[in-house]
Amino acid sequence: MRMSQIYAPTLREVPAEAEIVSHQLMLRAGLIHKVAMGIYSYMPVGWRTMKKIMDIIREEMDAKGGQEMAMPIVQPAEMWQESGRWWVYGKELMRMQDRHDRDFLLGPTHEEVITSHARQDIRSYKQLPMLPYQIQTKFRDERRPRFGVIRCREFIMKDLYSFDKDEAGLDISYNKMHDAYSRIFTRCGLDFRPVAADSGAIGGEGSHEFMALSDIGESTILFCNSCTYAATDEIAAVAPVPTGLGEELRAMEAVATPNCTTVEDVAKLLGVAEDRMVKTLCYKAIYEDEEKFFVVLIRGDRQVNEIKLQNQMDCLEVRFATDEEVRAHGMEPGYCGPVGLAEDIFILADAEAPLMINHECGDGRKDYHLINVNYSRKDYRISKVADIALVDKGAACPCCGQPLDAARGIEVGQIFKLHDKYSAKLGARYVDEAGKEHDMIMGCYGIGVGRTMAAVIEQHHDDYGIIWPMSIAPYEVAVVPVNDKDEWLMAKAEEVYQQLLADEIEAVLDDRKERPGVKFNDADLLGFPLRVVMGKKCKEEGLVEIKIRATGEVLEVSLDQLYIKIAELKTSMLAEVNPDLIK
RNA sequence: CGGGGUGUGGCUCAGUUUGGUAGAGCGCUGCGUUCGGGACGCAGAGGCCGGAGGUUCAAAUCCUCUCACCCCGACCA
Repeated sequence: MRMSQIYAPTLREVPAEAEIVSHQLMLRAGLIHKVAMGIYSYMPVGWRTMKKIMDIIREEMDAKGGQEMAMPIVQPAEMWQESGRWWVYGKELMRMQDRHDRDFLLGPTHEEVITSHARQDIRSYKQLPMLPYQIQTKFRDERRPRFGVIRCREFIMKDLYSFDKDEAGLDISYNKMHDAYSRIFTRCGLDFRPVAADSGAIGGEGSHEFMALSDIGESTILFCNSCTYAATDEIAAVAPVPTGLGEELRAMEAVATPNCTTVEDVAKLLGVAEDRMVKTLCYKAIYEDEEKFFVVLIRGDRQVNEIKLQNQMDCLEVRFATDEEVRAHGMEPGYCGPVGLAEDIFILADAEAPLMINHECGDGRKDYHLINVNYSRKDYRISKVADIALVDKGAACPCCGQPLDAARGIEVGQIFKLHDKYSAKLGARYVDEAGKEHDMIMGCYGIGVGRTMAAVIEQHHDDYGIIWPMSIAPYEVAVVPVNDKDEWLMAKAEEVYQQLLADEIEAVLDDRKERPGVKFNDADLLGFPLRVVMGKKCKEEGLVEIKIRATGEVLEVSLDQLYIKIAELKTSMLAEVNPDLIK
């Protein structure tokens, strides 16, 4: 490709809408254009990188027995009604009607479609396992799209679905995908970590997220440097550290705490440490057709993890109860406590709370709190004990007890064990060796392709622009003749360019009538891994420069050696991200 | 969905308080001088100021309504 013709509208200034580096650079380098909120076009240069990422994904999926197919973006409502998600997916599901007023939707994911195919086409255990996948556009009507292509409404996702006979088969498929994902993100040059994750709206038990480490990431992950434990903050387990152990149980008493409605206020007034307090929070658990009031007990200095709450209550969503709802259950907002609560109120306690000795808590009455409260003495009742706390950096690792470390991550992929969640609802069954019918056991596995590209930029850039890994660079080499008035030099550059193409090197020739600085800056912005600079020395001594974008290193080579050197560099730079050579 | 903010040439923004014939820089076109890290000069093109109503002799500017986009939060891949 010639730079004079390339469709890459580079910008000198940063568009006002872009907040994070990858978004800014993608816009400045002309890789994407925004069409509407959260909806983007991939421009030719950006699309080259997208295609390279998709090709890597295809190779690794195919290597594990995956079979590529293509499912429709527009899907009929009926199959979503069968799975039940038509009613629970919420506003993110883009619904629409055709001319006959029939309900359709834009696919945010494809479990329903693939499962409905499987129930027709897969009858026998002999056909299993089956691993169909596609790379295709998804639509999720996000509340707040942001960060450019990282959190957008229309996006390209690779989604593979595994169908197995049984749990053992699912484990094998799941592990295959875990391995494939590690290889894919390695080949893309990402610094990433697989972490245990919540399975969210898609459902099922058992899930890992693949996190590209980055400070702008929207997820927090916790990991142990002493063992292999790693999880998102949504599910990371908290080892209980009760306080007051060994103390004698003291008599419970009420103390006046006027106008103290927060843990902080009460701690200050009574001179009690926050970790000696139990806070009582009132929630509503929201189910498909009802709401349930419940109470949460947790150590005063801890935060509640609402994802864990949802999982414990097995509900769609939780929300704070309103002041009226709290009063309706006999408590004063700001002074809630578990002692003497009505029998019909569900009390969910964090694992730590019932172990604490002589703790403080709300009295239930306005302007009073209780001190020296003890569950071990049956001062109050608990319906269920579970880990519902939010983990912080430094908390004890649930595996080995060492302090956990925290980092931010961009979720570039997630793998789920779905078990029979969809096959049971949609009736996808097969017949086993004994002629007996079973539900197929499923898994689903997604990669955000655009998000992967943005994450790579987020990890590989400098003040001048993008630094593409060789494996996914839109072009591998830029040939830059320094003086466009020198006909000999321009002809020589053309010759070099043609030879590189003949050697199957993806090259661009900067044949523009621009000053060298402009060419250098654009090459840096677009992030070509290698740059061949041809100047005075080329004409006089037959020498050209190869500059390595990532390191800034400059090699001076003769024209004869150029092609060999470029081939060598390409090979070694690909080796840097080759999973077979790294370990 | 709550809170805040912004809409003026392709991009970044000034002008709005205090109404009076639409500006700058970058980019774009042409000519010339330059030519190893975003050059300079000269000459140009390009905007009914997001949209609709209203007030006024007069509206980018004031009022009302609307739309779009951005940020923070609640939520989700």
